[in-house]
Amino acid sequence: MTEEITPTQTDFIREIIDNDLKTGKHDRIATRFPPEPNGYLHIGHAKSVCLNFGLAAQYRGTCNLRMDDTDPAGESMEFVGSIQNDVRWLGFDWDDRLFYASDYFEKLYQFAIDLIKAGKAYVCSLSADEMREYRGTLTEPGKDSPYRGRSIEENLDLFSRMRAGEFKDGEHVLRAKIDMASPNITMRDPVIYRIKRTGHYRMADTWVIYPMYDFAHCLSDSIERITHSICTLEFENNRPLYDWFVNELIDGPKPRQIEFARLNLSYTILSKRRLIELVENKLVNGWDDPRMPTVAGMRRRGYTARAIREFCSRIGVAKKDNLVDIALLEHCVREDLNDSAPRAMAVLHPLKVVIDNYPEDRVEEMECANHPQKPEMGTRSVPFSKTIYIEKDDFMENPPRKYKRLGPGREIRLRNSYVIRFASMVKDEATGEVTELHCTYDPDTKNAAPADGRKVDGVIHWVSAAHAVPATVRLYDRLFKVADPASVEGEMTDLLNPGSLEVIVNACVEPGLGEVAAEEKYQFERIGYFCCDTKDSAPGKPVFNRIVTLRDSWAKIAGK
RNA sequence: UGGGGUGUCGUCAAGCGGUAAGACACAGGCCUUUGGAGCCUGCAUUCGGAGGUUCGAAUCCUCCCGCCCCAGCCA
Repeated sequence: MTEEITPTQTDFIREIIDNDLKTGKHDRIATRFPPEPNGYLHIGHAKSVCLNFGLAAQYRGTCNLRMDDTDPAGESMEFVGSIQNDVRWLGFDWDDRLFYASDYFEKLYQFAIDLIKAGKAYVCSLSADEMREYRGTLTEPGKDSPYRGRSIEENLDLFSRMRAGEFKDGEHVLRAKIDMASPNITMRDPVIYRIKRTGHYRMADTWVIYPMYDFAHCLSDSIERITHSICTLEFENNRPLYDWFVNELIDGPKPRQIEFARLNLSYTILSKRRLIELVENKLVNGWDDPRMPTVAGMRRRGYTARAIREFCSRIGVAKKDNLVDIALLEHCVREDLNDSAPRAMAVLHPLKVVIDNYPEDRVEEMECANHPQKPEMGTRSVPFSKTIYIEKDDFMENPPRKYKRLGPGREIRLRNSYVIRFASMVKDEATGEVTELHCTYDPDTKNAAPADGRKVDGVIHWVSAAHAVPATVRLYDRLFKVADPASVEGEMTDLLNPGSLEVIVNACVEPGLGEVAAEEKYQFERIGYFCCDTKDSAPGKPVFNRIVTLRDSWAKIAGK
């Protein structure tokens, strides 16, 4: 497992860690993955999960799972559960180190008091609007709050009364006393506590004041004795503040913040705000809708954890803004599935084929390898009879030169079965559409090459008409944006285009697929990879989701 | 016009003064019971630009340019 999840290449973070180990700054490595439980994890989070847990595994250190739940709005136990579930599914284990920032509220409160006593924090009674004005702009310095000079005693009194609930939301805040003229706006007396009467999903109404991210995060890291606190690039401006709190309040070894570039995926929405919007407006069927870029959605869609880990390993870790081609993710999924998915036959758009010289009532059981290169995956038996269905696309009346399938005068192999030769076709008189084919089979070609050495024109899949099981196949694709993700700022409807829509196909599959287990994945020969979606499946009529569809409609729509 | 980052193939990404890895994508070929697969081949005389240092620069210096982040009592 360790080798599997640990990239072999060295990135800048590993260099920092190697150096910290070499110089003796640390003798162990401790990281953490700190999501806020206000939504489901998506592929962007997966990058962070793989990085943090992967680093810990590589250095035989630890990685904590910490809920960064310092803002009660939007947080819930459902999300805590889904996050644990998804991290575990991705293949990582935090042992007994599941923590909550909310469990540190009392400690954090004491740290705030320490800061006040040191004269480094004060209660500010400016309104939000006033505070914004006092903060200055990007190019102009801010000015001191009129409350900046309050005595330590008064601050202590006010802060304890804030906690006691004596004030309304927004009436006061606690601020760090740093430098209102700092060119780094983050350092201009940042708010560290605010009054918020939204009940907390775990702490109920125990607290009415909540610490801000900048205050809580670095101190939570310190409490957990994290050595390397890895976060995304947008927190670079916050690092001086991270260090400021740690230096003011923590003795001994100090955690170090390291930033890396978050993942951007082509045609994919990875903004939590947007995803929440999609779910709340019911534009999708929940966080685990297979069209969603969430871990849960991808899982239901049939992606494997291994493929996602491989993807995260291949994209690398750097500080440059990036836009990774979704084709790489899909490649990783296909690569894993090609290796692991059992093969099965299905026909999405059936074309009836009658084998004229095959006995009327005969049924043969064809032994089919479940995997062409893995005999250990066993075989299955698939019934073959006089009337079969093949995929419409596998026949062309006037095929081009390179078409490797059936056509007039052609001979192809039915996969796992006989070689058949075209005899005649039946057309709908009105539309001219071919509705039925007649062929003849060569009895000597069952799992054997033609004796005379002639080459066939291709290999196609099939199902016996009398034995096939009806199935629902959903061809819908992942949610995606037509435009470059970085530039999409339009209405939500812009995010949903025809490629995102669900297309239901009433297909037929080989009988063995009538009852398939949860989340099983198959390669339907010549059609692609499908995952049985047990959430909507009924026994006897499975529902399959298409797994990788780079070449489907959306790609055309997107102009690829 | 403040501060913090970052610029190497279409997209990620190695490279850390000795003469541009790899992957995806793409193109061509082979194969025809892994076929939305496999195999083979091709794909940066050049590293945002211009100067400079050096026997030698993507790597060091100078200036310039582009892009991203920061003015939530969000994280």
